Amino acid sequence: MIEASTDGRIQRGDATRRAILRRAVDIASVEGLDGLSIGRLATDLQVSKSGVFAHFGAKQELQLATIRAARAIVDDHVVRPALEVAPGLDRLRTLLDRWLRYSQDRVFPGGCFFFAAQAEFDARPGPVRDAITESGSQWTRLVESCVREAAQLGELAADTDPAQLCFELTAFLDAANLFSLLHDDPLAYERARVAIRARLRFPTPG
Amino acid sequence: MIEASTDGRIQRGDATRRAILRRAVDIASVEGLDGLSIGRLATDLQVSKSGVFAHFGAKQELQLATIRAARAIVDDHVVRPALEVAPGLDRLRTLLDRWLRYSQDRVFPGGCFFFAAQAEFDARPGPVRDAITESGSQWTRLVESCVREAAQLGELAADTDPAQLCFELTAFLDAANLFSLLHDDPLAYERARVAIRARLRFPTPG
DNA sequence: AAGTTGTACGAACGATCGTACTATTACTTT
DNA sequence: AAAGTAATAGTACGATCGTTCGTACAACTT
Repeated sequence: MIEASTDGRIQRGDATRRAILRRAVDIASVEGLDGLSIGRLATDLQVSKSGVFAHFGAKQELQLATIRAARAIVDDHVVRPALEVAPGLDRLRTLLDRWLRYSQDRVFPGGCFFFAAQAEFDARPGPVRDAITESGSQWTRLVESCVREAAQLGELAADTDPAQLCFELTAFLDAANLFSLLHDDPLAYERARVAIRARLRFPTPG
Repeated sequence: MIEASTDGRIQRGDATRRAILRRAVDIASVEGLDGLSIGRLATDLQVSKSGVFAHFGAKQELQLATIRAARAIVDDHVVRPALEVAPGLDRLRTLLDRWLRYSQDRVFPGGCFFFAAQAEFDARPGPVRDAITESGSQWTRLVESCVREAAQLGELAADTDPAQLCFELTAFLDAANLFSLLHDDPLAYERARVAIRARLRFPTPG
């Protein structure tokens, strides 16, 4: 249990921290987690640079906190709504559709935060990369488990390879996110939906 | 016709420029085109910062030249070999396979240069972004034209939508590139190959 | 009321960034 | 041999980076 603090100082600090992180995730989704700078953050929020810095103690801590803040937002928009649907094909479809809407609605101005972060750190070592890959692994496991449940319920072909299908489905998501951003073309999301629909249609003879 | 210069100064300058750009594409594939810095480049190559700078006159010109250099490398490894194969399914398969090998062989240490660059600039305006999106468009057109040729030759299902299939195929490529980098797992390339094979198999009844 | 704690500020640090100017050196042209 | 040109080096600039430090002030504890 986390008790709500009655200490006005801490409440004020938390509010500031939230404001910083809300701005941080938006900046990072566009400029990258490395492009995110403390001075820029301070200027945007009209506070002092040292004030921002004091909340995290180090640039890397700011980056890690930004990742955690982004995760909370994705959980709100994508994961939790899907988990409210009964396991099976419905949940899987909801999960994928929620992700596409989360990306398309530009919850982050730079599209999916984690796609940007993954692409930025995919070839660099360090704790920031580790935090990003861990988030990626959890997302993959979630999608794969939804596929597996749907298959076990007989809502997908019996010979379905969950890991393979998961790879293909998430490939469509990321491709739609990237293409729509690069070419400012929402048609990419329609392409992803078409591809997903075809891939999740139970193969009927004839 | 471009005449080979006999001016030793210019030849030396060209050699230096090539060395700079070869290092630049490698750095940029890992750290990003923005992470690429003139000072870092000079230190790595053991030349003066102003010497590097003089070759380009501005950071942005260095970035644009780096993009052109990367294109030449991709053309060598992927595009040209595929265009040597007769149009149709063979050419399409060659193109996709060459791309997967180019990514997997880490021709650039950070995987596909253009995937990294696209993800970095997909939400930022400017000439660098424009150059990257243009390269992306040309790649898409190439893949799509190969699909279209294969379809017209009757090597793909008659109801094939070239743009849609192109979207799905390139989605598999990018996903393999990203996943293999993030999790240091070559299995991603196998998944992409499986997905591509299934997608390019002419649907036979039964 | 006195003392403690937590937030935020302002100034300054060394490092690095991109860029601008001025040699210096090597080669070509006349 | 002299003049000219191109590549590279050297130095310095203003800006920004992450970080440190001392301080002011508000809020809580005793």
